[in-house]
Amino acid sequence: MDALTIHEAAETTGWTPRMLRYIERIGLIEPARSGSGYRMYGPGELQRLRTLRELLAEHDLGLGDVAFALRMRQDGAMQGDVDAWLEAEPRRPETVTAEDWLRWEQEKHARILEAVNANPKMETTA
Amino acid sequence: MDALTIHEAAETTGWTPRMLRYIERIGLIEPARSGSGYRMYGPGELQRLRTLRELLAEHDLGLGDVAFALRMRQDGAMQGDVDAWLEAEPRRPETVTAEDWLRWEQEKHARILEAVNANPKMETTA
DNA sequence: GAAACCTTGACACACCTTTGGTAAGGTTTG
DNA sequence: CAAACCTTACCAAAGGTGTGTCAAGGTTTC
Repeated sequence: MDALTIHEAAETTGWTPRMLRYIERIGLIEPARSGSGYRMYGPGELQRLRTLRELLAEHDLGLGDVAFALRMRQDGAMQGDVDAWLEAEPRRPETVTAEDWLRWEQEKHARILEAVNANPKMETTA
Repeated sequence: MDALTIHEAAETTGWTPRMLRYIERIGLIEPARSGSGYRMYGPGELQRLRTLRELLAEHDLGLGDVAFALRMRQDGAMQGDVDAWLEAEPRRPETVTAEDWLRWEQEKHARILEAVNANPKMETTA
């Protein structure tokens, strides 16, 4: 079988066992558990741990930042409220209709897609 | 004219002058300045300051969280990288095509619109 | 059954964030 | 021109984050 224990996973990903437990606690990567409670890191988790390090380094983020982004994604109401508040900021055409706004939001995805394609890290846990 | 000084703005929004300067420093609300450098808070800023307090209280957020969300919105590359990393998490149909992903992302906007409509706070700085 | 793992929980420490206060100096206004 | 504002720049304290280490105890394996 191809699942590593916490020390082995730490070894191959550059984290410490301590940090792997911390990363789990804040909800970012939750490995499966063996019958007796041992954490089992599969290839998917290992890959995610490595890309997580790249992500943090590349944009100077903290684990808490990524955890917050995750929380936003999981709480649609919060996501909506935060987006609505931020939306009101930039100088944009005066009266913004809901349609304008939705179109503007959707255009964002072209930008995201572009960023993702320029960045062939997206492995989607084979 | 209808622009308040920092103490007056603090008074009517429930923040302290100290916090208004802090909120400005982290990039959330940057009032205009008078010729001699005094901060001038207009009706738009006052409204945003009030809704900001609601936003934080409602979802138990910190100012840093909102500042991070703003940073994501302004840095498309970072937004894309973070989204791509988070995207790989949930158990979703195996091989995800770019089209699947884009469709799934766009459906998110239905949820956001819903949240916004259920929440008539969106004044978009008249 | 002993060695070498794993678990959770606690204490600890360095750093950053958030918030207040205060000081030295410019501006506005009665 | 003095009172009452404003500005920036510090010092400080309370709390949160990221990380290490240790202890008490369960599991695996030889």
